[in-house]
Amino acid sequence: MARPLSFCPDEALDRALEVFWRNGYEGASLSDLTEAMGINRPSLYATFGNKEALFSKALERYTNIKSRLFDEALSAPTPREAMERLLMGAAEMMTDPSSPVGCLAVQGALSCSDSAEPVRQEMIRIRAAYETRLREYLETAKRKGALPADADPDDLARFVSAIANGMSVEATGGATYAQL
Amino acid sequence: MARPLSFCPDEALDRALEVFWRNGYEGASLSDLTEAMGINRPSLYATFGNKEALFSKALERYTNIKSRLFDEALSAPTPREAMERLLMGAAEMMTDPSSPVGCLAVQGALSCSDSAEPVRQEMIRIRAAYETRLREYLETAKRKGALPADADPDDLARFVSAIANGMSVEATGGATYAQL
DNA sequence: GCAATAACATACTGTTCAGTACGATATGAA
DNA sequence: TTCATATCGTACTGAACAGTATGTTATTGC
Repeated sequence: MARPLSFCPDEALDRALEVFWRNGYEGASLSDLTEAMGINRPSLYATFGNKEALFSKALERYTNIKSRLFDEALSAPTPREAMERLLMGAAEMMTDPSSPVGCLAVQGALSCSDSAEPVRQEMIRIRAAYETRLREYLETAKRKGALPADADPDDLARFVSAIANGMSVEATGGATYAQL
Repeated sequence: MARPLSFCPDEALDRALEVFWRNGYEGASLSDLTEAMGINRPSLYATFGNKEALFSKALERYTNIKSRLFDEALSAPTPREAMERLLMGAAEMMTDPSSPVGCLAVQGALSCSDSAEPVRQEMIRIRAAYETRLREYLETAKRKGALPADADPDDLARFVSAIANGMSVEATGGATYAQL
């Protein structure tokens, strides 16, 4: 064999995630990324491909964490409690001092130059997936009778989703956990 | 006298506003701007200063429009109706096909590179100003007895504000007026 | 028509961007 | 110890960025 990697790819990915989270996809330059990751450009390209691939991998890591939040929240006894847990958990996550404020799925690339359009579309897809998961949960709850007959799971999911996204925007303005 | 301006500054500013609205501050390049405005760089610099000053002027134009929405909504007979009008008006504005989706105060610079930090702070300030206006309206309403005694104007303002901001994020995902 | 003046277009500045070529360096196997 | 191999650091590439110097063109007053 030959010279081994002088850094831990997963750890470096976490650092990259943090930079993308704070500055967004376009706002994070390769210099910012390599500095935070503690590696240099050729290492980054050899290990992760390119900037967009690095973002994808960081995003995947992020969504895995978020999925656990969903699992926990949606296991609550009632839909009411599930939504409360979800929003409380989101508030906690968004104001956690050990990570950037807000939600990567919102901060990543809400608006951007034309060249970053694929990334923006990916973020839209991610947000839609969360909303779908929420809707499916509420549809199941309705079938089980845990939700009033006149409740619209589609509208409810969009409402909760909008609140969560709004919280992300509020968080960038310095809102605290209690305020959220 | 001498050669007159070959373009209408206000009209050019509207075009610039549209580009900033759609692509954000950093996502809008000078080439994008001058092309949309129908003028060239020296004219832009002579008339508006620089990119940041142009953005400020466009933002001012935008907030003037939005202020009218507030005036209309907050003149409703009850706080309940005022909030409804405000959110409905926002939904209409955000999905208006004649302008970019969402809200400039959210899309402009939610996350960005360090060099655009002043612009990001300005957006935070704008959003906070709207929230303050909402809070003051609700405080007055509470004093007049139009709101329950246990209602917290501060929390309510933040809640409505978060919903509006969340709607802006949803709008970028292609949500329709009815859905919002 | 002529001169003065101000907006016009072209083409440039230095800087930063994402991405890469290439030689130096460190490791494991023989 | 030496060779093969893969990572590392430096320094580069062309393109795009915001901003500007400079000369040309159009308009007004005389």
